[in-house]
Amino acid sequence: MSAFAKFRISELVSGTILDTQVAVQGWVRNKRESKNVVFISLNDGSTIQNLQVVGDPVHLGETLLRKINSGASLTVEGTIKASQGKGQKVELEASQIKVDGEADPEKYPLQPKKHSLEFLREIAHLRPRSQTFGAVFRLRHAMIFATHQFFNERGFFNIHTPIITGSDAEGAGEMFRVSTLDGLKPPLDDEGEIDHSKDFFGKETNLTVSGQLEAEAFAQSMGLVYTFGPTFRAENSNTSRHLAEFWMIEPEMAYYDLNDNMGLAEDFLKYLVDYALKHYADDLEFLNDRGIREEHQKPQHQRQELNLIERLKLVSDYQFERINYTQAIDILKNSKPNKKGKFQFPIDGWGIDLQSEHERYLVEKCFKRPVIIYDYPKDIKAFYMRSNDDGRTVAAMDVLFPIIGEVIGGSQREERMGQLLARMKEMDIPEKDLWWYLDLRRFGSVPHSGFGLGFERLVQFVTGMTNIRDVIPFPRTPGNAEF
RNA sequence: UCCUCCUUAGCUCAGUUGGUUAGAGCGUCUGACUGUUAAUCAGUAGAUCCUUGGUUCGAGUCCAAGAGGAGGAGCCA
Repeated sequence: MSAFAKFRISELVSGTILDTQVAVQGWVRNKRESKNVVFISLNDGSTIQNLQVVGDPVHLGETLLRKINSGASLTVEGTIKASQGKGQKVELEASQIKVDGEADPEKYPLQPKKHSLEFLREIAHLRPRSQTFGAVFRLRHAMIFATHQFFNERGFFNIHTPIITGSDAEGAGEMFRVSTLDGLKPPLDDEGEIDHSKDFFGKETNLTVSGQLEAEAFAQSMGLVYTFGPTFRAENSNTSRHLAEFWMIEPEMAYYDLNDNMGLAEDFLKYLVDYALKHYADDLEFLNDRGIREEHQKPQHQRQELNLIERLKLVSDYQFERINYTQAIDILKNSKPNKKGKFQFPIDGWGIDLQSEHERYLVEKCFKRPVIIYDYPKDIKAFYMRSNDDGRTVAAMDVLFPIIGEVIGGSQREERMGQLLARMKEMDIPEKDLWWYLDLRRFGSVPHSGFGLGFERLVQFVTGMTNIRDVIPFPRTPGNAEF
């Protein structure tokens, strides 16, 4: 079976290769059989498109045909020809088919019909064989690749920050403890507390909730750096936007102020969306149609105004609206829903944190494009954000997208030792754990900025998937670590 | 963690006021037919009605607790 050159289906469907003998390997999506001819839809994951394999039932034989069921894996040899039927440019006229792995049709759970996303989530090991998840995970790859390409083009260096961390001062939520101590009989100290000095690292350790602080060390040596790694939050969050294990991209830039930071965030997001539109048009088209069909199931008032591709073009074609927190509060205070009491959390004054409903109003109703809000009240933001001269705000910024809300959160970092120490004291952050972080202000401190992008939320936006569990291969959520 | 809703065949769902033998479409299987496109036509098989307990002469249906799932909120990315 190795006489012919192997091709992936993505190389064949365009129709540039014709009347050539090839070998193709993949999984059967569907088989349509009759007395004189058999059609097999074959997919190898390289593209959303299936290759139509055409066979002569007499030549192939009944024993072989019985084994060619949905889900079976095949090696097919034959000749690529212009298709006689409609719906595809080329088809593979099979001279020989080998069944590499059978799939019992009584038991194989994927059928050539629409399945619910909830059902597919229960068979996460098989769902990438479906059209929707094939498209989602090709686009996920595209966003990973485009991220590295974007930063590389701009002279950034990728830094692997630690996954096991000894500092719990990041203040970004509950952490997962990492320990090799005996869970039933841990060594105790004189006070009867767990003696962490006996643990593997000689201290209490956790899975990282952010690589930012470590990335800052590299920004203040290599200038422009970014991390792209797993992140863990032990929050009991049960929503379509949260995972216990997710991936985060965190660029950190020396000599960038908040404006430079916002500019980079906008350029980055536009680059990613453009990359998807340019290189993954057929997957996006499929997901776009899928989204339109889903929308039709909903009552009129719940439907999206724009379809997926229109939403992507909104990001790529328009400048993001930039307003500061104070302006945002003014707009919200005077907005129709606020005056009519439609907000669940009415806006009555300066200083409160914006709720999901407020962010969505600004993005989807007021400006109808991505919005960056900056200069937030210091009391609702982290200790490391740079204090503004007004004494009440910090140089923070959030990028808000339609539907998914906050996709990026960032800030200019506090580079002045005095101000940083004062903020840490105000917020009860212990200095001793962050001695090295303070050293960065002690020795050659420079103004710098950075942001964090929740990768799965970006993939949600680009694919139009409404549940974050459907854009990561094997989701980890409270009570669920199957696979 | 809070609020609301859901759980019936492999999948998607219907099931009246509590009443005899729980239905459909798709899929599977069998057969027919056809260069088919989630093929078409005919037929077959397929059910722990989420679990436990309760009310009742009688529970898929009513009540309670639990499990799982979805949507929204909070936390956040």
